[in-house]
Amino acid sequence: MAIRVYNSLSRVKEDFKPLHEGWVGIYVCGPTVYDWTHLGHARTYVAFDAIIRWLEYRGYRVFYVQNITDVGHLTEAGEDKVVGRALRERVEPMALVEFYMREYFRDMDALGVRRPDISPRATGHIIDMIEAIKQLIEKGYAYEVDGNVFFDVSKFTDYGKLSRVRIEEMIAGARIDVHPGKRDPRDFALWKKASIDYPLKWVSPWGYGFPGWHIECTVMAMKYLGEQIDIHGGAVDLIFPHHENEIAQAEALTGRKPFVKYWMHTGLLTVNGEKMAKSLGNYIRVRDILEKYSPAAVRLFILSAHYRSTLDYREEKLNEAESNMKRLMNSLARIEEAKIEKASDKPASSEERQILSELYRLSNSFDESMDDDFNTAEALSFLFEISRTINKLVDLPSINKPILNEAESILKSKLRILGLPDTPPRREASSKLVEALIDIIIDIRNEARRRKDYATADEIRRRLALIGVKLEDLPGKTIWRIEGGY
RNA sequence: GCCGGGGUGGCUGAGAGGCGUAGGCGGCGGGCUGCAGACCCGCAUCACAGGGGUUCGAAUCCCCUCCCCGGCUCCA
Repeated sequence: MAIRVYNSLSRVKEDFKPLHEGWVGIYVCGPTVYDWTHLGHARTYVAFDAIIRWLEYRGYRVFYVQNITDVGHLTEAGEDKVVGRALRERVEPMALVEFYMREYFRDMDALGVRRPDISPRATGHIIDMIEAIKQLIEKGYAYEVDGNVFFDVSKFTDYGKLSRVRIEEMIAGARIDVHPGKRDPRDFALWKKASIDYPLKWVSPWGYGFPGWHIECTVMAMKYLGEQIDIHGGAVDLIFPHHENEIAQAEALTGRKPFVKYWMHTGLLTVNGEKMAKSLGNYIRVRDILEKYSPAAVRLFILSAHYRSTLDYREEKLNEAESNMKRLMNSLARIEEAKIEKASDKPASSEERQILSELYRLSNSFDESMDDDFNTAEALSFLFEISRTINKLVDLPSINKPILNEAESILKSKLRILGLPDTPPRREASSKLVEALIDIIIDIRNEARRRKDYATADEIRRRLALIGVKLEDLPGKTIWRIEGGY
């Protein structure tokens, strides 16, 4: 069955057919590395990570490019974000970039986001950008004014096709930067002039300067993925002007349309219903949230809503995600325990066969949800049902070994696809020695229970819980688990 | 003003004409338990913003109204 993808350009779900059979080129707009990674970034990159994992699961060879913006991204006041921050902190701009870029990767690694195949930096592609700008001037789509180069929006008739911004109405917008040299207020900068003492500048045919923000993505996307690419993604707030301008630049440059076959946009993250904004003081850094919640829970929280809908951050939801994660890990742990204690070579009973076919049905439903525009929220509902069905299976007194293995591989495969841990914490966090020690403690406690010395038994359980070891008394035996740790 | 996205049971959050009254959390009841937890089963006046319409059938399509959020050269 074909994957369906919602295309922001057409505003409908389309059957996914890459430009080249079996190969998918995807470009996602990366962060401007002048500050800490926040939860909004995480939302977008976790979502695309799940999308890419699914495409690969469906047999595509995926080539993933995500840029690192380290120059050219201006604030409303017209200041380069990297340069401005570096000047205030009295550090070399590239040192600032290096620091936040490493922290960005660290945060993404923690969240289980796989690294792109290429993470091109804008500053490493100045030559390519200058070349592109030269060509745009030659083709009549751009013009130079006193060391600045602007894209002439009036020359590109398709302008506005992605954002549906009506070019005539833009003039009414109050926030348009009216650079004195612009022929038209709607034109945007490809190259910005820099003074001789400016810290981040390059030589160009138009003198010292630095590139505009939009041209970097166009140039790097085309350099590594070709003149036409399958998927280009980012959050919805990039649709205008960033992606609109990218289309204008790319299609003006190559004359080939469309530049991007499928535009995919993730919804924004809000905090307690409000937009996350520095001015509101409600920025949530990834590193801060990871001090309170496990990476897997943060990831599960993100995937619990569809990637296109607005995701509202609230403490309760993270707590919920945390307990949901435990629920999934419990199933996994129970399978492992069952493999050791209940696996049987006897032929499967009709009840076991019924459970297995139920698992297959749920597994297919999961896949169908993911095929339908990567609906992780719906897929998760089937994952929880898989978990519950498995719990029923492992409650049986003895279990057919192949069925048990099959159940385990279904659960693990779904977890991996979503980028969630597929190993219960016990294995990771313990050693043979620890396991043996805990077994001794459990034996002593059970001896106390036999004597009906419940005070001692409860005290042992309480103290172990304090160090993260949870005991569970089941009929006939006691098992233990490590809390969290995933 | 223009362009988008929404309003679903106590809370979240899928569903976009019938094909599962999704799922999770919380609550209540039961099972298993010395207790707890985990796990399983069950329950919750008409759940679909309001009003019209189309249809054999509407949360889902159409029209009108109300409300919320976002974009409109800072944003992932």
